[in-house]
Amino acid sequence: MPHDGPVDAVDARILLELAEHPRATTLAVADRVGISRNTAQSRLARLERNGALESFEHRIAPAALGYPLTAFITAQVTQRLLDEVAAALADVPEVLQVQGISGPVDLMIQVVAGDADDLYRIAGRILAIPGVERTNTALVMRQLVDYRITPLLRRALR
Amino acid sequence: MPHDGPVDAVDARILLELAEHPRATTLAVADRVGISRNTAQSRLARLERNGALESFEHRIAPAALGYPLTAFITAQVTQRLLDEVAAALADVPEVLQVQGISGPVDLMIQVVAGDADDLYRIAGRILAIPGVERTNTALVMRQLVDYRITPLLRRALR
DNA sequence: CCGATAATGAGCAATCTGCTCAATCACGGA
DNA sequence: TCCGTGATTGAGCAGATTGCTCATTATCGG
Repeated sequence: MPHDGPVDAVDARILLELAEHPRATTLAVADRVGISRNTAQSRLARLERNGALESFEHRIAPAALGYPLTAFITAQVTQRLLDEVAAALADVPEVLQVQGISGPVDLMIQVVAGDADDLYRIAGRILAIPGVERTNTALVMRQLVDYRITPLLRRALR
Repeated sequence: MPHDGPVDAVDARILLELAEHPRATTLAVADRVGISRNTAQSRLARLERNGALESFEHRIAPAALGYPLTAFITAQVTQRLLDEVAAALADVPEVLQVQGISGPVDLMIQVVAGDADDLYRIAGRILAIPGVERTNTALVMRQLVDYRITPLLRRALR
């Protein structure tokens, strides 16, 4: 059972409104939620201060940049060299995100590539990083559920 | 070698500007890139039409909602039931994203949870979905490289 | 019952947006 | 070389939004 976060029901409604209508102005959100503009403004400011809302970010589709392929590369690394490996991974432009995970595999690396050869090259480059012992590449074939946060927000309203 | 996407160098500079300064106005972007406001406006409109730029979205931190834990759950499913499984996963609020991947495991499921017990419960719920044969949960311990797109944009400038 | 905090309504200057229009520029085909 | 299409530019304008301040009112806990 998730403990209450620092957001209350009103905050959740604000966030839900923003999640569903990203271009909505502060005024529109205030109207929709049923609070005054000033309240909406101060709450939004607080949410940003808290880090709950990362102002707005512009999500850019890698496919539009010429990288239609996405893959998860898991890697086993020499634990002692974890930070060095992370730094080396950060130098690979096609690496979008790296997470340290529990279990037999140490790293979850999200990469994009222009085509299969490109992906093979990138996987090779990662494997060549000192400290990387083994890698395993899983190509993303299909988005079955697109990234979303609204179900969590809806639940916070109850 | 990635083939050229539908974005040219100017588009890339616009996107880079937006990625680095998400709150920048159209005017500010135009100035920074060195193009007129009209050009910036029409290019931005085109990028949105193309789907390269998803207008703006508000990224909300699950941790602020009371879900500090993130995990990757991989699952093997009965291939024939893939769509049904996906639909069932979409009904789980804590499931943020589901991708069909190549390899011995069929699904990559990103979930968030309030605590370890919560995660255990969610994993159980997923395993109980008809068609899900096996699951494996990997807890995200640390963000080593935060999601980013700027390196790809910088490369597109050359 | 009182006090601190939050919410509200009002107002204001500055800015941004969406849109239109006409002129100029760049580039490839005839 | 000339022409035409599409992109770019500068200008302008009405309307909306933003960030901010102020005073007043509500709300909730001690």
